[in-house]
Amino acid sequence: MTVKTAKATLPRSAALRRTPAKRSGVREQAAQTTRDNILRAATKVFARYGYDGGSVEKISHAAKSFDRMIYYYFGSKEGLFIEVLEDMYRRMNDAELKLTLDSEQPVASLTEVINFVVSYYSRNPEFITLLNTENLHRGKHIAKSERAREYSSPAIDIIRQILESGVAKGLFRADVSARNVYLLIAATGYFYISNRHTLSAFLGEDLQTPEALLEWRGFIISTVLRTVMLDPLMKP
Amino acid sequence: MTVKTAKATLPRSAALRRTPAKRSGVREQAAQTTRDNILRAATKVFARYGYDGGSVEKISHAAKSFDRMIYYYFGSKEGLFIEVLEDMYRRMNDAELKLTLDSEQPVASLTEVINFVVSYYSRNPEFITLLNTENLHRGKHIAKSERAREYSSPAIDIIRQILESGVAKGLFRADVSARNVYLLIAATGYFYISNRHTLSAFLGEDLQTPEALLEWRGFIISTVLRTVMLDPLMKP
Amino acid sequence: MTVKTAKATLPRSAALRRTPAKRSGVREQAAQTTRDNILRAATKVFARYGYDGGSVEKISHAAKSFDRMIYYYFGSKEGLFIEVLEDMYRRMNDAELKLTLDSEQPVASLTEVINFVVSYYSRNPEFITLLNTENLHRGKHIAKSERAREYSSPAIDIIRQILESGVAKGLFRADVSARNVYLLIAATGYFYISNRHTLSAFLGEDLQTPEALLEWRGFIISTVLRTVMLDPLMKP
Amino acid sequence: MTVKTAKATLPRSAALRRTPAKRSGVREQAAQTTRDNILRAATKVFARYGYDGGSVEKISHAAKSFDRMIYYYFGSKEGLFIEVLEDMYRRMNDAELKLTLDSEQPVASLTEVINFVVSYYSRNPEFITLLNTENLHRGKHIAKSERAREYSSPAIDIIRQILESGVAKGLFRADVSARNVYLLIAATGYFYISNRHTLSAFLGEDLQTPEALLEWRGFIISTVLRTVMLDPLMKP
DNA sequence: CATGAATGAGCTTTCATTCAT
DNA sequence: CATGAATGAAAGCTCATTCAT
Repeated sequence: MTVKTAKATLPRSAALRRTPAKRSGVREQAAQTTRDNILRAATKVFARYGYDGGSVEKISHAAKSFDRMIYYYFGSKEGLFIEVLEDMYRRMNDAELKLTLDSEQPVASLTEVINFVVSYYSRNPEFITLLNTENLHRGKHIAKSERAREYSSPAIDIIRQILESGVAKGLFRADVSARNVYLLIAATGYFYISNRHTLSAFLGEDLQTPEALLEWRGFIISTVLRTVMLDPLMKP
Repeated sequence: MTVKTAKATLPRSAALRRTPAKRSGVREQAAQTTRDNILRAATKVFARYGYDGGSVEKISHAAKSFDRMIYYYFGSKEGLFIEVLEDMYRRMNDAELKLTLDSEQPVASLTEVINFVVSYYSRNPEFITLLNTENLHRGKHIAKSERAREYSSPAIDIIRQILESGVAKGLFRADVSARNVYLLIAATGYFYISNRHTLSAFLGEDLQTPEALLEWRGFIISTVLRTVMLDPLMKP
Repeated sequence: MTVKTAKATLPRSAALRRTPAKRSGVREQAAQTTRDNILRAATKVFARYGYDGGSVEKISHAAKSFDRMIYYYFGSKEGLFIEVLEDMYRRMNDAELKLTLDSEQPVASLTEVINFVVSYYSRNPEFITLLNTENLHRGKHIAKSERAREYSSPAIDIIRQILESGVAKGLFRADVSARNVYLLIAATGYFYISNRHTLSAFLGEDLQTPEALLEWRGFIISTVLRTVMLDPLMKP
Repeated sequence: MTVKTAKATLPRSAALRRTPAKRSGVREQAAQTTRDNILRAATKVFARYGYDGGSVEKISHAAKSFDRMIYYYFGSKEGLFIEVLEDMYRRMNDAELKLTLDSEQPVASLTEVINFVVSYYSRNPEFITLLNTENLHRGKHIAKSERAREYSSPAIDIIRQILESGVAKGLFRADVSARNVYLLIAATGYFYISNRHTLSAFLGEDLQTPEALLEWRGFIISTVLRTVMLDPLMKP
């Protein structure tokens, strides 16, 4: 890996090309398509092979483009990876924003949030492998992204509102923080998908069947509710 | 990634050299030391840089040995990685076996198991990055290990005994599986360490301080107990 | 030998780059020159050192280029060797096609064919060492070439026509196959050049002097004519 | 290849170990066996992969011995190859010496010599690939062998006697040299086996079937007899 | 007499990147 | 705007050989 040299050249060229302001003409459209193709391909390749394993050639090939185009649009491999991460966070953000919950029904809302998280993880496993890859690199790439800071996941806020509503209704206990509930949901959903390969070998069962997933989701729901509710017996 | 060049079966020399029967003489001792140094260095390097990022040269340098010796003792980079995984599982296994629990006190025992898991993860973060790396590769390396199958973690059995004892004493509910409790503990402990870098950026707080870790461990304990106990109010 | 690491199918880039359609601009011309230089250098190096002894570095150095360019244009060492073989066959083919024979004079024509073959072998000894190298590898490389199948040497057809003409004129016997005459000529011409080093040591004489070559060529001619003619006394 | 360094060390150690004078005890017997195993394995490996492709490790593995033993007994890879060549020549020599011919029947004797040569080549194809390998190296190894000079193939002498007998009997012409007849027989027999892989692809037929071999042998016999006999019609 | 351990140069190949239109 | 050509460093791995008992 030659990340060190990439660092030196990244600011200049990457800054020049990143996110072209407007795209109207035919050529601009084609260029946008090339860029998008590369970004999509890079997401898949990095998610599948990691940062080091995801070679520029693999990506340009998957995008049916050329190595050179990656440097043209993203400045460097690292610049491309950063945009992949940004894009990944943005998509998660957007999906969370689409959640419409009834604040009058905190239990149902919380269940829905869990369903959403588990379903999002299992449907977007590349979200998980990309995050693992970035954690392997100790978050050094995302630290370079200015845009990433803008995406403050609405999830915790959503959970906070649900919890407050539940407390107000005398359903939830008041001493449980939204942050911990969020981490509990994320951890249980994430771990199950993230470690499915080693766990499958370890437990001797396939964790990816729809039944297994449903069973696990049910367990998460009951765990979260028992953690949060004053009298868990009231609900399930 | 260079996984494609790795051989499916270990070469002759590696097969000959793995776990030599006797080590008595001075030179044999020195050879064992060389082998051990490589294995230890490889564990660190793979945990830090992943499989692809963990180059043979980085490892041999860290082991104060030579590239060539890696092939002499382990046959290939992949062969070395497999032994690193085996060793990692073995150490976790050994640590679990050292747990001595009082079956008369299921709540205390369960708490102790949680303490052990959280503490093991936070003290051995390379365990987590190695597992993540192997999951990125879809478990293909560990699948090639015959030895890995021998290590059936005692953790689930331990938890099963605790749960049975708790049920017998009228403390725990009977409809919670040891497998799910194990996964709950593992997930919450693992996720917190595994994703500490992206989470820290995301939550805007340092998750690695002793206080933060203690707080999270307490939350796990209360969550697990609420999930498992018939009347959680009895305990805390 | 590193044949095992060579890929069965040529990589993408090589397939894309082989025999580019048009070469008009200045840079395209230069690129073609680079490609040609590598091919020519590879022919020499492989002919001199064999497949295993002919290292990529030797070739790129002789071509005044870089190792990397061999992979850029030919995909692999094996891909390059295959093209060397193809090129070698093509050149032999072209040379044979330039032979213009008088079908009214079968004896003279046959003599001319022998002269051509012996002269071609002695002037292109790399043809022989390349073929020996490929036979050492049991023809595995040429078997991968699609183009090689297109070159069906005109030599046997030429000899067949000469034989038929000779038979029609009552000069040649009818029970001698063109294939055997071809093999006889090829064998005697080839062996003399191919084994010149060990034969020289063995026979204690230099086989490469013009006189020795001429003497051997005369012997081949008389042998072939005696094999083919009804009454060999008529000719010499 | 590091032949240059081998050269420097070869004389000393090789001279010390080569052909131990007498072997009587049990240990000496075992040592002799190890030596023979290596020599036999080396013959196969060099014949199959050539000099460069025939690695020391391949040989020691095939001999079920260790790399080190090759240096112990033969000094270097080159020293081993030289002994392989010497052994190969010696075996050919011995086989030729076993030929018992009736000098009263020159035609039958010549036919028998041809049968012997063709049969020897087809039964010992490693003789051919080793010779090709040595010719690729321009005879440089055999030139270093003192012993090789002792083996002056009896074949030419045998043929000379047959020719003289045939001339004396008024069967053979007097202007054909034994050397040329020898080369004619060797060339036709050798080429057919040596180039069988490329020829098979080229001619589109399998040259190794017993029928094809017999047919070719018959053609060689008729060609040689027509070359040698005053009136070839008398015999076949 | 025999051999496991060690060595460094060299192998083929892939890497991320820049050049030059 | 787009891209084929070029580049050198570094990757994983194998080589023949020597060391040290």
